Amino acid sequence: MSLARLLGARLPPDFFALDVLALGRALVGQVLVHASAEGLVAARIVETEAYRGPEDLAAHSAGGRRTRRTEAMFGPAGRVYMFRLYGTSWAFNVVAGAVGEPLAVLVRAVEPLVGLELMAVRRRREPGSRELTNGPGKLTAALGLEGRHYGADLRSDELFLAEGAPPGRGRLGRSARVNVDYAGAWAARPWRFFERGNRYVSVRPRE
DNA sequence: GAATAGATTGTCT
DNA sequence: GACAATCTATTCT
Repeated sequence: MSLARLLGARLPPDFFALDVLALGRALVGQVLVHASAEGLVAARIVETEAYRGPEDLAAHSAGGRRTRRTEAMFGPAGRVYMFRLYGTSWAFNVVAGAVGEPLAVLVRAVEPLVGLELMAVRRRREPGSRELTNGPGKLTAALGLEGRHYGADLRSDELFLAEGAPPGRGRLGRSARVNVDYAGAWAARPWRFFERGNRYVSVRPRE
């Protein structure tokens, strides 16, 4: 079976021209593909969070904060925003909105599809373990995503999104975002999207 | 499965 | 110098 057949068609550029909340929802079920020198890996997105600066106080771009770190959030939709978490992990985000709007969708969990052995080596876990990709820092390690992907175009041959299978009827869940308590009332907004019942979803959601 | 403590480093104030 | 959109191991139920 060809790779294209296995993964589905590549998502078209206009897929990213959605409001950041709609994009957060639409990304659940899509497939992220990374072809690196180490090998090819692909995984289905099962959990996301939308961040909507400048008004969203949970976003790094809150208040329009534009620094070396947040610059990619202000770029065109369909680019990558990478940032470092607590020193040791990377987080992967899909930029949304028009140039100048600091919007992004954080990918919090994925379900491994291709390259389980490589992911297992990178994560030092068993190939069948949910620990492979059930968190934002874990999935970037498993997929080989790092700082060098900052600002990357998601239509490249190395890193792109392919059409996957959306959650079945009634299986798309929403909840508050994780670990953004510092954001006051914004922390309570149901801007986290996930596939109900999927074992790779990270922190157990409270719907 | 759930709760907890400790690790760890680039970025910004 | 403080903080952070977390991870890991450990210690319970």
